[in-house]
Amino acid sequence: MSRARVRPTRDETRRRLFRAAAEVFAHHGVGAATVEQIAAAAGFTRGAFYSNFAGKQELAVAMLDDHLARSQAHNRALLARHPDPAGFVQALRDDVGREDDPLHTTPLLQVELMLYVARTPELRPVLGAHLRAMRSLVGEIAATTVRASGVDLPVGPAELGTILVAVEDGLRLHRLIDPDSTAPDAFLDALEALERIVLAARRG
Amino acid sequence: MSRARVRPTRDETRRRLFRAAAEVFAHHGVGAATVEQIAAAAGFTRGAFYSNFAGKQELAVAMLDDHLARSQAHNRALLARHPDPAGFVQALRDDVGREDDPLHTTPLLQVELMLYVARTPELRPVLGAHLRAMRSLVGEIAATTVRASGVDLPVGPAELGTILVAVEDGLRLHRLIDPDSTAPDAFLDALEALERIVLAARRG
DNA sequence: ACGACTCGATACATCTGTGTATCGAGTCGA
DNA sequence: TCGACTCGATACACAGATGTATCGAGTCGT
Repeated sequence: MSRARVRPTRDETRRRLFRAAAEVFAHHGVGAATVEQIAAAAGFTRGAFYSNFAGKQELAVAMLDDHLARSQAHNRALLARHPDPAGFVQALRDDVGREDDPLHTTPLLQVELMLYVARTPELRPVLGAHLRAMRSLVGEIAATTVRASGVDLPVGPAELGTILVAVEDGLRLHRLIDPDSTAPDAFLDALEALERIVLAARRG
Repeated sequence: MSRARVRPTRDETRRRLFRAAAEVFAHHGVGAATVEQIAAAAGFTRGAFYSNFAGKQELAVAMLDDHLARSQAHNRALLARHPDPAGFVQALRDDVGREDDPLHTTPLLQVELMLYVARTPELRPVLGAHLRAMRSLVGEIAATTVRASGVDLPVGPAELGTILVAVEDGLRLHRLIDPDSTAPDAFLDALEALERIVLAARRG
């Protein structure tokens, strides 16, 4: 047997820096975070950092890409396992806080990254495309559910998706400010409330 | 006649620093903004800044307080002028981008400040209280409107307010990322869509 | 108009962060 | 096992920000 590694793999180092950056970004904000803090949190010096990334900005971009890729993969997988909308929503509920993507479990970081993108024009199309895809996905699922329940809704899937994704992100933001009045699954509660409203149209 | 002022009033200086800070915060983020940038943007040196504020943090807090006070006063005034919900919403629509509060016209700054509060625990109660007040106000207005249209809604004013305020802030956030797909008055469009859904229950 | 006070400008000491160049221990292939 | 290469640590030069102490022109009251 060979003796244990002393120096971590390059990938291992990158991953540790990544994870550390997530924490530091969430805690101090992307703008206020320093390379020193990130490297230290990962148990390295700045030397290791600059050996892996060109700078804070590049890392932030890499982090965003990584998050979007994971998020999309996650959604696809979930949708494949639960093609029926009811099961899909239930799966979402089971899923709260269970993901291992650090961005998924750290709403503060998610919003922080959105803000970072907002003030970095060349990054906006990336996240913008993701936003539209989310709206469209959510809108289709919701419209299907509604149709299946025998209601003829006076709004299209696009509008529906826009509203629902806005509720999700809005509540995410509100939870950061006032966790006591905004539960982690507040979005799912809101979904149910909206469902009740829509179903009221059927009973009429 | 006395000759024109050379040195601005203290209040004038404070106000100029305030306005400049709003721009700098919006452009660079609260975390990344520097006292030097703020002072320069206001046409002063750092000396003037430190003569008026203890530091960046204190200014951020003052700005938040100012915004909340203005926002509440604005809402009260609008509500006094338009006690009927329909007129109130119309007034909101006329109002888009017409306010002089820099925070009201700079959504990026609004979100930035929310995030700043989110990571400053001792500030959260302030904004948290404001959030709850908004939910309650909006929820009451909405519930009244709905009731007036003869619909018996299966959700309370509290839930309604939570959802509506979330939609508003969510769309604000989305507009930062993808302005093309999210108009400035997207929230009012969403309101109308939700109104249509609710009214569908009446026709049954 | 003059004296006391105010308040922004200037200068200074200090600290923190950045990016790069270099070094040397760790790792891997032959 | 030995040599070439890799990659994180260290050191350095530099840039920029912070906060304070001091100065002096501007302002106001009498």
